[in-house]
Amino acid sequence: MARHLITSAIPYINGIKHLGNLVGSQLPADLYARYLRGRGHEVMFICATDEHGTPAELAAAKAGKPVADYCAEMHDVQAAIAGGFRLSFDHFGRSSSPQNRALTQHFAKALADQGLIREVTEKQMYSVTDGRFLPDRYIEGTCPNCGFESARGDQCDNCTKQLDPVDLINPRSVISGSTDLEMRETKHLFLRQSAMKDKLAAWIDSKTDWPVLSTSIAKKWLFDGEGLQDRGITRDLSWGVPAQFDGAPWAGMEGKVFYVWFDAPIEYIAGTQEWAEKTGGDWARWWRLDQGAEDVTYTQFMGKDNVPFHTLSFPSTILGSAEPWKLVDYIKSFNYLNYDGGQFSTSRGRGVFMDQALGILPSDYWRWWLLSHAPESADAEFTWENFQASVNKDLADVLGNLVSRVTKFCNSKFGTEMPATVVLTERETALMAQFRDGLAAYEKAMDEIHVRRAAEELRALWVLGNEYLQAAAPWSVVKTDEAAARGIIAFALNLIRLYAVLSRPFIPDAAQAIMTALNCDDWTWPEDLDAAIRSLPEGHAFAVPENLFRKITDEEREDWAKRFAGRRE
RNA sequence: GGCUAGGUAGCUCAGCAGGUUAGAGCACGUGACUCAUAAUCACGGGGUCGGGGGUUCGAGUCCCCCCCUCGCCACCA
Repeated sequence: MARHLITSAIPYINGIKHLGNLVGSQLPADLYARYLRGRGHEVMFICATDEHGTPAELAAAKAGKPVADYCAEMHDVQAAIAGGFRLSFDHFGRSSSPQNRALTQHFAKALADQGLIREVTEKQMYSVTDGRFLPDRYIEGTCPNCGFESARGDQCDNCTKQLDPVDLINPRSVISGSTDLEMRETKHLFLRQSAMKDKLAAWIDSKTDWPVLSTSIAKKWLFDGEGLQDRGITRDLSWGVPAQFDGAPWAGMEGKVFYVWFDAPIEYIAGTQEWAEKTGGDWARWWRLDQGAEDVTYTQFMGKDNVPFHTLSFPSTILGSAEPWKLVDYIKSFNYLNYDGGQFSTSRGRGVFMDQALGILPSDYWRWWLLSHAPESADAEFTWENFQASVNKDLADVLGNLVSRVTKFCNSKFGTEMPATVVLTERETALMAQFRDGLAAYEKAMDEIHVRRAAEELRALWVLGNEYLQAAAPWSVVKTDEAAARGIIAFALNLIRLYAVLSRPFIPDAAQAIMTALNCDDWTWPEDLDAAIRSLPEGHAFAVPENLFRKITDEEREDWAKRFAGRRE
């Protein structure tokens, strides 16, 4: 039994995330956590909401609520939806927690002690009307290059030219529309990532088994142009972790907070502390190499937009602190999921959002499609046709129908109890050999976190059940040799129990439904397949379950395609 | 513009230390079966592996050029 620490990139607080966000981190992280638990490992799975920053303040203002209240509410909303998708976090924390405040300030102090913090005075656009400094992309104006009137301060969406806010003609605040803007000087703290460059490069180079997506992005940031740049870790905002050091003021940093990218990943640790406080558990044995974490394997999941922070910035924080913190062992990153020929768009309400998804179909349907199409090697695309085909074929026809035909056949011929003791004849022995190979392939894919391949291998195991039943043909055998037919069904019922155990990481509710119907609660992973296939003894009572999955009709598909094409309701 | 990743059957994707007739699922066709959610199982048709050049006994797989998509480019997170 090994110990696995798993974290999912923490979703931002301002609103409900879409399916692309879900499949990019939380869902595959959950798959892996469930799999490792299933195999008997000790798992700590942490996620949280990322609550600081300008967008949170603006969203709260728009909602007419104090930002702390807004975040608390949205956290509960996101937690409820995560529960709806059966995301099995050990703790779903908040980056605004007292634990994270203390720990973020602690890291800042540790980094300062190591000489890795420097002050930088920079100029930034200030909106007098809004009373706040504006990030570049919160400034709009006419593009000096192409004349596009809604060019953003960092880049023109029309001609894609990179801009500086001062280049814009007639600049205005995106927030208020105000043109009362001026350049002001402001002092910020920078993390000297550049000083960590060689150490980070050597570390990344040692990670030869990481997805290319993880390493290529990291290397680009490390070596592109002048190489890894120092990065500001403070902002002129009121909502955030005060830019102090272990609670002591830092001269000149009054009224400033740490920048979200700095405090958000620290929440992985602080979230574990929150968990410890809640449960009385020991967080340090997961995170402190001097307090029991040396045998922990730490895996992070994230979308590609988060890779630089997790491969460079957060490791700079960890390594730079010179304290014995656990560093990540494996970074699993994902590309984007597109929606029907374009992008998912939060602002335009394009695509399916997590709450809407649960409103039209149970979580297993989404989990299965998203995981079996996870954007691992390239961007993937969600289409309703594809979704309908996968759900109907894989879930309803292959797995659901298998469970249905076996339990119903047994009920009609032998009643609702196990009709025999499992005996392996030639046919079953051959099937078991195939199953063993398939199971090994499934486990290998899961161990390597090859999500799509794992789904493929799992499905192949389901198909074996249909192949077996079709060849054994108990509906024919029963007419001449009832004992043999009973044996076939007993074997098939036990096979179905195995499917529940093996499928649980992907489709936990359906797995539970199978187990409930089989009147069984033995989720032991089939390390010993010969014993596992005999788990349900002769005479064991079971129930015929409702159909596990229903099919998606063409009418529904068309209706949904129309409904989610634009404008979120 | 620079950089990343990709462009393989109608669709979604595997394959890539270069090596027998390029694979899977879906869709399509034929057959089998009739226990089951008009489900299942078997067999089959279908690809000049984006284009062009090169290296090699041999290239989807390596090199060069071009075309096309997606994304990133550090003050969004």
